[in-house]
Amino acid sequence: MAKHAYASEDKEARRRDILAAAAALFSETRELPSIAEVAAAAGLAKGTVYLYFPTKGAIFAAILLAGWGDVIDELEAAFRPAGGRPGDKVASFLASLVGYLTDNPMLLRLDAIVRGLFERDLEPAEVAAFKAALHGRIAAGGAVIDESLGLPPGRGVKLLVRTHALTRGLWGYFDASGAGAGPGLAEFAENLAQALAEYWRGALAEPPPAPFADTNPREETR
Amino acid sequence: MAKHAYASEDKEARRRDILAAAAALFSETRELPSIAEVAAAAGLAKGTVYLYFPTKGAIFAAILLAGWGDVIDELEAAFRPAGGRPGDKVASFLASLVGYLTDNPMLLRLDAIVRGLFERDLEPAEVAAFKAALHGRIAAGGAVIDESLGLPPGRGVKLLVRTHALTRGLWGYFDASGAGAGPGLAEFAENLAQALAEYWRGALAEPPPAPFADTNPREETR
Amino acid sequence: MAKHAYASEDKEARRRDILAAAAALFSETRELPSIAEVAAAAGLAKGTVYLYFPTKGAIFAAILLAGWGDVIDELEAAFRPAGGRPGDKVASFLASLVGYLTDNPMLLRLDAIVRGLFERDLEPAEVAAFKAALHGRIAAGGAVIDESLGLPPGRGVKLLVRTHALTRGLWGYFDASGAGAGPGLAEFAENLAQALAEYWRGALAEPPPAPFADTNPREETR
Amino acid sequence: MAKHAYASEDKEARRRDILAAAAALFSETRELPSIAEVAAAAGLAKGTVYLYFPTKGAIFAAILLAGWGDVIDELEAAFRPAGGRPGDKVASFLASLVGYLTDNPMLLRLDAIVRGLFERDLEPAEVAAFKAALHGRIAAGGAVIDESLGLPPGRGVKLLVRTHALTRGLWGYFDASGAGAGPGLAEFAENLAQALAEYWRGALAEPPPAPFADTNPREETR
DNA sequence: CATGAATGAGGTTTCATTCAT
DNA sequence: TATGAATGAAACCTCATTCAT
Repeated sequence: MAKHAYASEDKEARRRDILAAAAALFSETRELPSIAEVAAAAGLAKGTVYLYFPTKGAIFAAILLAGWGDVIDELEAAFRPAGGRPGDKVASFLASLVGYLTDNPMLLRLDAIVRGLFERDLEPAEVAAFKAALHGRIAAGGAVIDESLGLPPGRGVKLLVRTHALTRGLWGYFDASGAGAGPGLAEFAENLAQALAEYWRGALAEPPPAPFADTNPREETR
Repeated sequence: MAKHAYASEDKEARRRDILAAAAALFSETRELPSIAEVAAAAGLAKGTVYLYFPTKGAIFAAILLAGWGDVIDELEAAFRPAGGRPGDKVASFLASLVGYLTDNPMLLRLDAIVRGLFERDLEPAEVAAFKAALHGRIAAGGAVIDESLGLPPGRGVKLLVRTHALTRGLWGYFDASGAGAGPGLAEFAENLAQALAEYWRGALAEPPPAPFADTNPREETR
Repeated sequence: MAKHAYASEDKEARRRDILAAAAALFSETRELPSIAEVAAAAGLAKGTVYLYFPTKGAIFAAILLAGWGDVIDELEAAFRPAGGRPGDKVASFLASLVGYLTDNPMLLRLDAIVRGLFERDLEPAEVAAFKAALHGRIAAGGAVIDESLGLPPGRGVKLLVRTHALTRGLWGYFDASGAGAGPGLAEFAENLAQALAEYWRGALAEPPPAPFADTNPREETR
Repeated sequence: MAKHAYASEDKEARRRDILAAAAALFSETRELPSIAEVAAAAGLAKGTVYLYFPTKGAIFAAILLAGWGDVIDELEAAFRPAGGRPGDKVASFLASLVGYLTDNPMLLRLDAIVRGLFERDLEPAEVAAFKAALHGRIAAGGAVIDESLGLPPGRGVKLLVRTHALTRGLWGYFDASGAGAGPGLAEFAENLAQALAEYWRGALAEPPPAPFADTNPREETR
């Protein structure tokens, strides 16, 4: 029997153990492990896992949230420093995003799989909770961008949401589903870098575009 | 027992019956129907369905492919006409894309669910086949864009792939999972319109961006 | 793979196989077998069992129904013959009831367990269906009694229901839960015989009793 | 942390708290509460409950015993008064029994559920202990009847056991499982009153019946 | 005595797919 | 070709009970 975790710091540690075990198993097998496997890897009984997470989905949603949270931490590191040209900040952020995903390709695969879980098995409330938590984290990152680039409040969130969406959407084309870092991954990284650069260039261009109109202003000024 | 379909045109018709039944069931319930339900709705026995499709995933992949194919048909209609300013063509395409998805919100939900299937249950070969077919269709659309906008060959595909990715990725934020056209759908449409306009503006801006560098040239020219 | 049962008589036979396997396992172990065990004993796969019964409870409800049905068959045999004194018919029925239960003690144990299932796990609809079926069978037996003894219609059902209730209720005191036929069983049989004789004597005595009044008319006439 | 109960009167009080909490929860939900729920309702921790009861079944067995004990108290009140005609005493007892059960329908439902527990999960020893305790209480009631009605010693117990059995057995037909006092309850009460009157009339009729013989002596004297 | 964290057995049902007819 | 009976894997979560603190 594992030691009882009475202190709340112990409990927090045990929670992290479970998440770490689950994430490690997923990285190895590229499949969602069963709860029994997670428990065994964490040195706990199955039931114990359920003391810390209400549901299997909650475990992997937490891992996902942490992963995207790390990305946003990097973003804040890129945007926070005072001074520096906006373009450099953006470029630095995008580079670190692409780098992070290249280093942690499991994040995107996990994202795709967990979204599948959401559609099939999970309670809408749980899905909504996940989306709210993720959105909250993204909103915080967006505020940093607003401040760093002098954008109107709320603009940064949209940029981030769309960056995230483009990233996740593009993954669907390149998920090699095979080895950790095949040619698919490099191709994905290159395409993502280009796509994000294109998106941010357009999003930061003046004037803020009216939908569908004036898509290519240079053409028109001629 | 249903009539035997000997002639290959009959077989094709029966194939379409199955797809129609499956799509109708999905539209009604917003969930993947079981094969038994599809068969019943098509007036066939379960085993018969497997004479026409190797796998459940294949059925819905085919539906998905058809859906995205329709989108690309619209795209070609927007870009094919000679003359017209590029900006107008793009705006027209984007407007028709958003309109189509607003009218057919099941397409995006089905996309999300089928992707989930792909990750969990399907043979990699089947997934690859789907991706290849989809990519082929997208490539054809990309060629039309290349020609219409005078872009270098291969540029249009990338634009389309990224448009598609952004669209699918953004859906994850707004899937209201509720009624056919709640506020979630309108919000999604508005955001998608903005995001796509931003992307295309950036993508068509000169010069073709080197990744991460020079993201906002106007800032720098000051 | 077991032979396919296409003809409806084959299907009926297979249904009986499953019931027989389940009943045999229960008799051996005195516990409800799992569906997996039933399937194995019947030479079928687990899923096949679910083609014939919607639910585990339905299997054992069917066995129970058959068991009580046999009891009622005996009842009808006792009451049906024309002629004979009413008292003899009743005595013959009660003797055959007690004899049957002594020979098939599993019926009462199964009854108790299945009732437990009903309270805990089963859908109310399923419980109601069982009760309706059982009551229907009892009603048929009651009609035979009405005719045989010249009772007003509906009287026989009540007698049977109360006989059944007394039987089942008494079992709770003597269920030795041990070997097939310990002293508990003999004691139960003796008590049941007495109790039923008392009940039927009272029930058939004139006049039909008003509740609570006149419980012992002989005392009062003194 | 709840106050420590050192004195044995405190312990007795705590025991009662637990029983009261469990009974209240059962009355509310009509389902056996979990131990966690009982503990919470009693203001205790889960483990503490196990200091007072060895097993979940023991808690509800105690509640059941108390319930039937109340019934027997009423019985004694009905039979104890000297004088009065036997028939009146019996009628009064039966009326108070039916009244009590109508007022406390949870007792019979709990009985059915706990019996289910007994069959499935509980140690035979625990079941035997419950049965012994219940029988002891019934035996005491039986002695009162013997004395009151001038019956041979041991006759009263049998009457009570069979009364109890008939009551519990009949419940199985009418448990509406629905609201506290639907039509099912009234129907049950009426049937029970009739059935018990019939039984007691037969049981008190002279001569003490030989099993199966002579069930309806009046017929025969003709 | 009190706590509450840890344990781990336990079994149903679904349904995509196969294959005998 | 069409049928539909047969297959069997797959994994969740609850909760009574124990035991370390």
